[in-house]
Amino acid sequence: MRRIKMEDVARKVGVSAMTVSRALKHDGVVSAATRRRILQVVEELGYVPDQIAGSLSSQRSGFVAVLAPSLNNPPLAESVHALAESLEEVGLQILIGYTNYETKREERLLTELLQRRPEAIVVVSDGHSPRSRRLMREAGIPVVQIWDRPARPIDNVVGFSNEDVGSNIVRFLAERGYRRLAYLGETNDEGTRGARRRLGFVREVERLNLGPVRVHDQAPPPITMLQARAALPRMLQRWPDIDAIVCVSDPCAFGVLSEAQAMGVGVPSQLAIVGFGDFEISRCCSPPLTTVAIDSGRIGHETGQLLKDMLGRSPVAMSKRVSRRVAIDAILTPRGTTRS
Amino acid sequence: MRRIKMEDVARKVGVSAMTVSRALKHDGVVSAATRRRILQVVEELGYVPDQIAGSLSSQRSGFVAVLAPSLNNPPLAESVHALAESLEEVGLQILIGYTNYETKREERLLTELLQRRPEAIVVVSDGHSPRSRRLMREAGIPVVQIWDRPARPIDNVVGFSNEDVGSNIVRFLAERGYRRLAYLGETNDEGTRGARRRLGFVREVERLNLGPVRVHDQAPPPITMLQARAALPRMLQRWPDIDAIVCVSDPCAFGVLSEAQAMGVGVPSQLAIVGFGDFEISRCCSPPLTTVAIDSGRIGHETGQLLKDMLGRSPVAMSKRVSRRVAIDAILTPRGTTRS
DNA sequence: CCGATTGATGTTATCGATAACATAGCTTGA
DNA sequence: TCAAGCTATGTTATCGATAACATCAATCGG
Repeated sequence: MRRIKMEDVARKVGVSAMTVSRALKHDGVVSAATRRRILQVVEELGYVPDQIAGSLSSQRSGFVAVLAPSLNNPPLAESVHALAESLEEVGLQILIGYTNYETKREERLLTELLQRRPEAIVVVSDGHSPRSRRLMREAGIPVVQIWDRPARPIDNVVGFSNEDVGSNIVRFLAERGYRRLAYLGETNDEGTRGARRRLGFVREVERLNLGPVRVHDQAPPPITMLQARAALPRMLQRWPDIDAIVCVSDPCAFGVLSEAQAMGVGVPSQLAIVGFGDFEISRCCSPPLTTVAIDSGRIGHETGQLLKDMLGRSPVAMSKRVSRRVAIDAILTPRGTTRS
Repeated sequence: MRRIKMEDVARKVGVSAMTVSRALKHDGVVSAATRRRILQVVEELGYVPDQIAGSLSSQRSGFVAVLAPSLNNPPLAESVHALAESLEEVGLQILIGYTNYETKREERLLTELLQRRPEAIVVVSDGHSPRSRRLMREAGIPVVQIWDRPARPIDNVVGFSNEDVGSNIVRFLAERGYRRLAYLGETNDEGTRGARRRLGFVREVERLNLGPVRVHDQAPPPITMLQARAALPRMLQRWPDIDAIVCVSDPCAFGVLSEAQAMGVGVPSQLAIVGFGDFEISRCCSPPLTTVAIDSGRIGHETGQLLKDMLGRSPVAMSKRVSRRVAIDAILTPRGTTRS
């Protein structure tokens, strides 16, 4: 039993395949009566259009490629979800590649995804190899880096400066009288967003002359709650006098908080803890975590809107196109793990 | 500047396009020397094969469609991630659709995804409309339902019985002397997995004669930690004498735990709490949550393996193919929120 | 009342790769 | 020594839709 194709529908209705094609896209100029008959026959025969053939012919894949380290991170997952919903309105689908924070993998995924002829690339802005950057730049399609605001963007950006986030947290703590700060993050040499927050931390500690830079890299990203728990005793051993720990993420901060409570270290009386991401847990735990809130849904929506604008209009030559930057707020949100 | 195609490469090397095609797939029989020259020219010209054309010709899309409520749920995200990694080995990519727990959306997504001619469908086994079931059955490709073990499966299954999970928790609590149990879950009439755990709960409470059935449906899925916090006082007001709450998920259970601690309700002395999913939080909080551990990575891997088996072999007629069931363990894991 | 315009539909060529078959040169073994 | 088989490559047809152009009838305005 051969698969039904457009021509089968056309024959049964008594029109040409082209008319069926037009009836199935909403833009086609087909008489109401004809369209009705066509849709009915489509239903009867259970016809499913072959978008692969359609894409080849129209030279539009209907895909947007998304590169993310993983979607095990709820805020990231939410951005992608929101992006998918936004793009759905114009019939674009998402093709996800998981980089696992490895630039080598990102390269490989990129070459694979590009074979699908995506109409745009959205990439969570962790480190990119020169080759990846070249691939993206030469792909001839819009690129959007999200969740950071890189100094030398490839094309469009929807995000905030992770480095500034790191610095701002230090200033925030300094203003509240904390003096001996430490950073708990991930081992990584490939330029993740966490690494840039760490950089901001280090720079600001140095700028404010807050003494030695204390950075503890516990494990490769993402740091789990339990890894963070394990880190606290080691950090206290290395630097017994620290009065604040800046964590790479909320789960990490929650791990530190749990361990501190287990060890009888008072939070925030003896130790301040700051997280990042405004994960659900940060509002719900006790005391609630001081953190940095990012509107992850908005990142997805803005990215979707930006792409719809760029892909919708008449084909503007890439060379003439203007890259856009959408600033997303990163709001330092004092809660219970820092004193006022 | 036209995009480079296979024939451009072929011309430059001085062979036919077919030889280039063969050189680019590892299976082709091409002399080592020719292949080397071809790969070099491919690199020089920056040729990127067009998989859309390839798929149309070979009638193999290289896609597996995945339908999930959302990936904001880390265990689900992990299953999908593991599935993607498993399928990557054979060059299959994943096409995700987010149903948001709405069967109507699932239907729509299904019709859209089927136009991409996926080679298989993986679906998180929440409720499916009759139309969805028909679409899947008639698609002529393997279907895998995951994260549950439905009574009337569509085709293959990789999962565990959510209903049994609900029942087992009740028995577990009853054995430990708990008598007045309540269930905290989601408002839903479309047959989610959570609803089936609730069903198992209800059946077992009735079977064991544990008195009135206490079910509190707080909000549409997924229940957030804060919604769960808000639920506890209401539940205690409705049923002041309950001694255990079975929660639809770990985040939900964590919310209840937090609120109980805030209200001064002793856990597990006055109130037992059971979660589901073995989320990271359940190990890290204090006391750690009694929960049901699911090996979500394994679900992804097993699904990948199953699909590789089915898609790899010579084309077996769908009618002759045997549906498979892979059982995944759901391990009730006693921790600190229930007494022994 | 007729040329111009509009609306609905048909025809043909094409998108870029690959399946299937064809071929030419080379080896091999009885 | 030659038929049979093998290796490496070429040729042709095809996958299923859609863009672009063509056509034909109905409508309309002066």
